Amino acid sequence: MALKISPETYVNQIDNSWPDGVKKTRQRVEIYNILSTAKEPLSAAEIFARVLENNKEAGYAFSTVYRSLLAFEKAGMVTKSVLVSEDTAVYELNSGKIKHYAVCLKCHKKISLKGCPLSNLRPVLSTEGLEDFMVTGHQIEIYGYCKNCRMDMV
Amino acid sequence: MALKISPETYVNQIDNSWPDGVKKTRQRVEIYNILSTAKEPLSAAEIFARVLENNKEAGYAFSTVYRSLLAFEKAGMVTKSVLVSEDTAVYELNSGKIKHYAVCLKCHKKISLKGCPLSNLRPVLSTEGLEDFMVTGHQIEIYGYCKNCRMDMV
DNA sequence: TTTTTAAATGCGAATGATTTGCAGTTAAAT
DNA sequence: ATTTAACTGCAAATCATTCGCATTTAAAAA
Repeated sequence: MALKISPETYVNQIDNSWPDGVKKTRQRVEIYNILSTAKEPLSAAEIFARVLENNKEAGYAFSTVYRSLLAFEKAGMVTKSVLVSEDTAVYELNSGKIKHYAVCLKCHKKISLKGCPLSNLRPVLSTEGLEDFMVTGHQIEIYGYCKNCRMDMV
Repeated sequence: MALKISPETYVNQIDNSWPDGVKKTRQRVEIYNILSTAKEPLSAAEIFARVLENNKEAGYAFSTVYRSLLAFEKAGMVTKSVLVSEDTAVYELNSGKIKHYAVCLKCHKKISLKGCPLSNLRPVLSTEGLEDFMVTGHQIEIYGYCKNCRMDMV
């Protein structure tokens, strides 16, 4: 059962990881909290849906979600990625850890891979033409069908 | 200097790799040829631009490019992928070989990786929760800045 | 070769995700 | 408390991609 935490408490909890230069607004704090409790990377639409649940009457703009995510991303607080098997971008808190997923093509469930199969990038980059390429990131995605969906397929 | 080859010759050249069940039209042959001479995977827009160069007056629909690519993809003739660093899908002939790229975030140049760093997928899939996951494919993308763009950055 | 027919095309309109312009708030610096 | 740059809501604009439908065409059948 989930604890009830006041907005003020939330704000305090995230004080440490909130980057300078990003204005801390009610909307952004809420988006941050949604991301921090998410078990999967979320799309802007999924985030907005959760926002609306908490703001049944208050006005709230979809564009604010996008703009906040962009601000978070620029500040290095959030990672955006586009999975092959989906047509929307997903966002997750940049924990510096998990980054890669196995994605079910049917139910779209995302299972995070423990660790990174490319942790030793050097050998990969020995490819000719890549000698002077400055690597800033990489993504690995494995797709197929999860246990449940395999069963559904009969 | 490029050789001049008649359309008829083109058609003959690709007779072997053209899959059954895919009607061979002037438009599709042209798209196929564009893909087969491309050095990078191309977006639908890039393909369409090249089509227009060859068809300065003849009518040609953007949607035909999409529909042809979809038909090719279904027939296993073409591979579609969405790169993290781009917002459009790119297509390439399914040679059964190269599939992974290093992408420059600035000029969008794509450098194909020789071989696949995940050729031994098994160890990766030992992740808990993935035991019963049926893998049908994967994608690896490395991004950063290519030699030229690094220089431009001063 | 002519006929037949399912599949492909052109065209424009529809969709869905994401972005943007602008006028009205608001966080946070003074 | 005042000021101001940054943020928000809202609606309209974009951009990639898909779809409906009437017309055309490749290729199967006669």
